[in-house]
Amino acid sequence: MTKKQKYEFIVKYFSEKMPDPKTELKYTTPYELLVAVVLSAQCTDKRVNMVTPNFFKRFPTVDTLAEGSIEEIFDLIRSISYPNNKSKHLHGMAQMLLKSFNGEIPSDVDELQMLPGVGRKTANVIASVIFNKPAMAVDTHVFRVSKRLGLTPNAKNPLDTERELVKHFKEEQIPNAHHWLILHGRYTCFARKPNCKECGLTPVCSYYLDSSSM
DNA sequence: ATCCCGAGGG
DNA sequence: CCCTCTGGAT
Repeated sequence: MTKKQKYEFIVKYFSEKMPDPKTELKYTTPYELLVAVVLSAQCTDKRVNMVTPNFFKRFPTVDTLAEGSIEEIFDLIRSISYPNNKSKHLHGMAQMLLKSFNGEIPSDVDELQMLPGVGRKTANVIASVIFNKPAMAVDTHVFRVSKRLGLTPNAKNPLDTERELVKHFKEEQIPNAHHWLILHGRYTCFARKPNCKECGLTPVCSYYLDSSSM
């Protein structure tokens, strides 16, 4: 089985199982998604979705957030990971959006990464989900699942993974592929104990094939 | 004890 | 490259 055949098998499988995969973060505007993704670092989407309704009621726009204090932001997100860092990041992010980007969310990955709290992964999510760009966001799930399947056998870090995946998936497949790999990691290919019994990808999965042959 | 849609700083 | 931030679920 060549690498190309492996990618084709996997695309076919996911296309049928998840024809229209989407993020599980709740949002209604680009601003809301940006906030939600920043909050999602090392935190489950479910927990983020527990705090964002109140957060967006209090801070519905970039302008309102920019006027809020770090302390008030902290109080609204205190139940998720790293509230100290994230409240400072969100506050600084709103300031920079007003000052340097006219209050609009930029579509360029490099510009997005200039924002406090926005790294490569978050920037790629916004570029892909909001602006439909072929940006491959690599989080913990994408990194792990890609490696196990054998899509990125030599990747040593998320950036390696991103480059390899972008090279092999067709451009129009990338936004879906991002969500496919995340959702597969979240509901089947668990970090601790992957549920290979319920997985239809075992015929092409390096992790499964290696572990079952011993 | 380990993991969750990471980012920033040294 | 490494470390720190640091809450809640399993």
